[in-house]
Order: sequence, then structure tokens, then C-alpha cells
Amino acid sequence: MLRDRVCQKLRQQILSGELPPHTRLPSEANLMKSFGVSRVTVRQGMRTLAGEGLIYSLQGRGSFVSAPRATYNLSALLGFHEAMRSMPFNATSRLLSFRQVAADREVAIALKVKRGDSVVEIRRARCLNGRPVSLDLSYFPRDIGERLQNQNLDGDIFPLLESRGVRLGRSRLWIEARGCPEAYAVDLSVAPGTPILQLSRLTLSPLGRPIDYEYLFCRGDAFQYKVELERHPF
Amino acid sequence: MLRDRVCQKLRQQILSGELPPHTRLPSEANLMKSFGVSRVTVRQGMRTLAGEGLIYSLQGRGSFVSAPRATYNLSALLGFHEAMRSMPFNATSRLLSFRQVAADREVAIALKVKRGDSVVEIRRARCLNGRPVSLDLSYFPRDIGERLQNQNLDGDIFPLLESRGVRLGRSRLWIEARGCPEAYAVDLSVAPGTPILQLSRLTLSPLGRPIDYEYLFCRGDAFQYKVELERHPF
DNA sequence: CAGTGGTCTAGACCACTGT
DNA sequence: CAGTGGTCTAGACCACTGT
Repeated sequence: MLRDRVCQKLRQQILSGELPPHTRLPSEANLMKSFGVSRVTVRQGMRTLAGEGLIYSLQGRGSFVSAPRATYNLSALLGFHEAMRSMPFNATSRLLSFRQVAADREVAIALKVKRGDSVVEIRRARCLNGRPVSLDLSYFPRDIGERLQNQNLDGDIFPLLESRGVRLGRSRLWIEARGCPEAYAVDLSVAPGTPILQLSRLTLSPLGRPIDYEYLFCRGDAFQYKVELERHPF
Repeated sequence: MLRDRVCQKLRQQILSGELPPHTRLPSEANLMKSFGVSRVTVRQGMRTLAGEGLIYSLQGRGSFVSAPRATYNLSALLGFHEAMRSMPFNATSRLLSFRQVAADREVAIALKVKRGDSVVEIRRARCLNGRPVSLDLSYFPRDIGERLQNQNLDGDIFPLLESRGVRLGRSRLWIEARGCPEAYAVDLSVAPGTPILQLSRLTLSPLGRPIDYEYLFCRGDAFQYKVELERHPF
């Protein structure tokens, strides 16, 4: 179909990052010419992309690439790629480092190990449409972290752990807003001090053993987070 | 706008129940004539309604009224009307009975009262677009149920309770499929034995006191239920 | 076969934005 | 003012369904 050609071309350019967020798309008149189709057909294609959340239009000004704002349902206990699978975004991860470190106070308490005990730290950057949206710092008890050694960590860790015999149960989540620490500013492409969301998530085995304590430093403009809440916090 | 006239007229007919689910709408050609608009305008209106989930189209056959299939997020601890507020459906409730009864075994355990103790029972029918979708049986400890006496129970009970000083905390939910009991078949407009969903929901105060034990007998074709799950039940 | 929705064209007038 | 997206018309050809 003609309209699909318009969709696919623009979608590819957006998902690849070639057209970054808030870029103006060619005008409808230009798209008519370059694709050799009528205006209705151009508009049907644009409407499809708008429905996917990839573009938005402003009368008198033009159509623009949306900033990806995926809904990340944190209570479903899904990894980043699992959660993004149903979204019209191109989700990628990049392993930054994998090392053994001494547990600091917070990590030690969360993972129920002694302060200074050796734990496995994994740092990864998550991208949507080629732009960084979050930085993940995960800490695992040593015996569990070792099962991830020499694995491909560009995907989700949860399914990987499960395939290696680690069962997951429930997780607990804390959310706060803070200024972006200098150490993470470059990887997130924001200025230090920019308000970001920090999520801390502890995932437990079905029997309550700590499996993973994770910090996510998230650009606030990238996600909508969803957490099922009690009616009133108490 | 012309297309809005098409939308509004059809939407009103669907929400009022005048056009029941699976009814064929007038053909696009007929709508063009009766509204005096072009085909594109008719189709834009139809697309809006399809986006709202109110109609669906089959090539070569026609366009039809959708069966309302709302997503009812049960874990959010919302009442029926609260949950439906964002849906394009016309949600109504009807009080069937309000009485004091002796607690049977299951209710007594759930509400932590003695078997045979007096509890308040409220029976209500819930409708979407004028058609019955579920039958609710709610049981309250007597002191709480009494606060609902002489209240308007056509809306949600949760906000009503809260306005009368009862705080709600969390709820637990059980789901099962069963044949529709004869006693409820008429109110649900199904034949006895038709597979329906039975939900049992116990709602607790923030301090863990049982507030409400509720059975929902739901037509399976009316809802999509959503419950956040643990990764693996255990 | 007649009737349905799916796709597409060429053209019009409009409201709105920015210069 | 020129350029943008928003709405709408009249008409065409098509694939599909049911008789």
C-alpha cells in the first residue's frame, strides 16, 4: 500500500535516531511530491504514526518527531526489553562494565550480605530510538552474579537468570527525584544536576532471597512509569 | 464539524443501548446520504468510533457495534464506576437488595466474624451501555454496613465508605471460572450454566481489618480483567 | 451479482503560525 | 504574507462477502 511506504520510511528514520525527537518532518506538500501520492494518503500515513506515538502535529507549524515516552509498568516485574516489546520504540542496551566490588552499606542491607562482601556490579545504558534514557546499576550476590559472567548482557537479565536456574518472585520499588550525579550525566546526555528519576528496585526469589538490587537513573522526559498503588499509602 | 455529527449520533445510539452489540450500522453510502456528507467524512467519523472501541468493520460485510469489553484493572482497588470513568462506556448500577443476613462459612472466615453472625449484604447489577455485565454481592461487617443504610448505592461503595470515615487499604483477589448459577442467570441475561467469571475480593483497612468481602459474577464477554501478577505464582 | 468496506486521487477552503 | 496542518468534497477502482 502507498500509505505504508510513507509510514515505513518515516518510522525507520525515527527509530534509527536519524530523525531525533522534536525534529520537523517534511511538510505534507513535500511528502506528497517525494512519495508521489495524494494528500489524503500522506495524512493517513501520518495518522498511523501519530497513533503509534511516534509523531505529533501542530496546526500551522508542522509535524514533529515525538520524544519517546514509553509506559514502563514497573510492578509487572519485567525487564526493560520485555516491557518495551509492545512499544513502538527501538530498545537497545549497552553493557558499560561488569566487575566485582565491595558492597556498600545500602547494597549490603538490600542483598543481606556483610558490608564489604564481594558482590557483582553490572552497569548498563538503555536507549530508545538510539538515545539514552536510563542508566542501570545492578548488584547481585556473588554466586548469582557469577552465572552472568561471559553472557550477552545486551538484553534483559531476568530471563537470562531464569534460564540459568534462578527463580524470581516479587520485587519492591522505591522512587525518588534527584539531580543527575556528575558520574552519570555523560551517559544520559544531560547536564549534571538535571532532575532525574532514581528508582531502586529489590527483586527477591520466591522464597524471599535477595537476587538483584538495582538503581535506575532515568531521564524524566523519556518514560512514563506506572506502578500499581495501594489506595492510600500507609 | 461535520464528522462530529456522525460520531455523536452513532455514539449516543450505542451508549444508550439503542444499537445493541453486533448490530450492523447503516452502510457508509447510507450515512453519506442521511448526514449529507462525503464518504471521507463518514469514514473519519467511523474511524474515531473504532478508535474508541465502539465499532468494528468487516470488509464486504459492514460495520458493527462492538461488545463493550472494558479493561477493569482489579489491582488498582477501584470501584466499578471509578474504573470505567476513563472508558467510552456508559456505566450504570442498580441496587437489587440491601439486607442483613447470617454469615455463611466463607463470608464469616473472610470478614473474621462468627458463622451465623449478622452481616450486611448488598446485591447490585452493573451495566455497560444498558446491558448487564456483572452481578455484585458484597458483604460488610454489621457496623460498617450500617453506615451505608439509606445511602444512594447506585454509584461506587468505596468512595462512599471513605466519605463516611472508613479507610481502605489493600485487597486480595481470587479468580475462577464457573457455570452461571441459576439464581443470577436472569440478572445477567445469560442461560444458567453459561461460563462466567467469578471474582472474590476481600478488601482490608490499612490496619488489616476486613471491610468488604465481595463476589462478582461477570459475563466473560463483557470485560477484560487486568491483574498485576507476580512473575511466577508461588 | 449487487453491496460492502479499503484505498487512493485531485482539488478546495479554512484556521493558524511566524516573518 | 507564504506556508503549515485541519476539514471536506466528488469521484474512482479495488477486494471481499453473501446470495
